[in-house]
Amino acid sequence: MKIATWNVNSVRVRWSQVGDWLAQQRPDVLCLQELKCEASQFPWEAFQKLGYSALVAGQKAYNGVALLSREPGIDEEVGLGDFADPQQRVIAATFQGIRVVSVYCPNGDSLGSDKYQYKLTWFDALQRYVQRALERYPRLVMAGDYNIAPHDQDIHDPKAWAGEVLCSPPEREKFEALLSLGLRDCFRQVKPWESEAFSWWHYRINAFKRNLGLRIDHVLASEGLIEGLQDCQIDKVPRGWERPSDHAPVMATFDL
DNA sequence: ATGGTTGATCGTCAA
Repeated sequence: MKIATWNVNSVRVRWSQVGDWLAQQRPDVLCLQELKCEASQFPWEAFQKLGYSALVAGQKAYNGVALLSREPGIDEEVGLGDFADPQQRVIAATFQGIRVVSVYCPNGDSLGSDKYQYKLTWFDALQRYVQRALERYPRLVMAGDYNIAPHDQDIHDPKAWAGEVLCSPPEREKFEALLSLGLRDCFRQVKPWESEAFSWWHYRINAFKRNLGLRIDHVLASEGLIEGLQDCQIDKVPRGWERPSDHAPVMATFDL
């Protein structure tokens, strides 16, 4: 089973690229983030033509998450349950007995900002959500844009980035807390020592060509699934396409 | 040099 994630930065701009990538890679489930549109504007037909069903949590202009899948999902749930959030950042459903969650975690803007505080509070709600979800769904994959580079290894220039948003100690503690619930970072599980492996590059300063990036998009899997993990790859190719998303897709392959 | 890019929406906000 292949489960992938991609922050597409507007699904209305990127639907054709997503379609091309789906046709090439044929993941069983693709978690999308930053749709930047309402469900009524979602390009359902483009994915339907490729044999993919969609579950969509959209909103006007910002955020928005979805699950594309070869087989329809069941038991769809939108949001974090006990945390009322007007921003659409979480959608979950079950595929072939695997609970899959697509997450778009807050960016945080800068340390000390209101958005940074919201990010930390939001991660506390995500922590409670995952704790509950694992009780009900021990076979769980949560994939998306976490907006956190977990270790210095995940940053092109750790000294320049030290203490900045996306890698500040409080953010990293929130990420580690999620792992402490029994989730593993699939990429690090497969490639513990690989450096210079990034999933996001700024549009400015020729960041992609110079590989000035961060690894902030992650596929996390519950412990029961890890023994079946075969591979996890960041596909940099779509980031080099014309008018790309600033994020690359990440895909984990499980032998289940 | 407080610059630089992209997207939603149409004056800024968000990333």
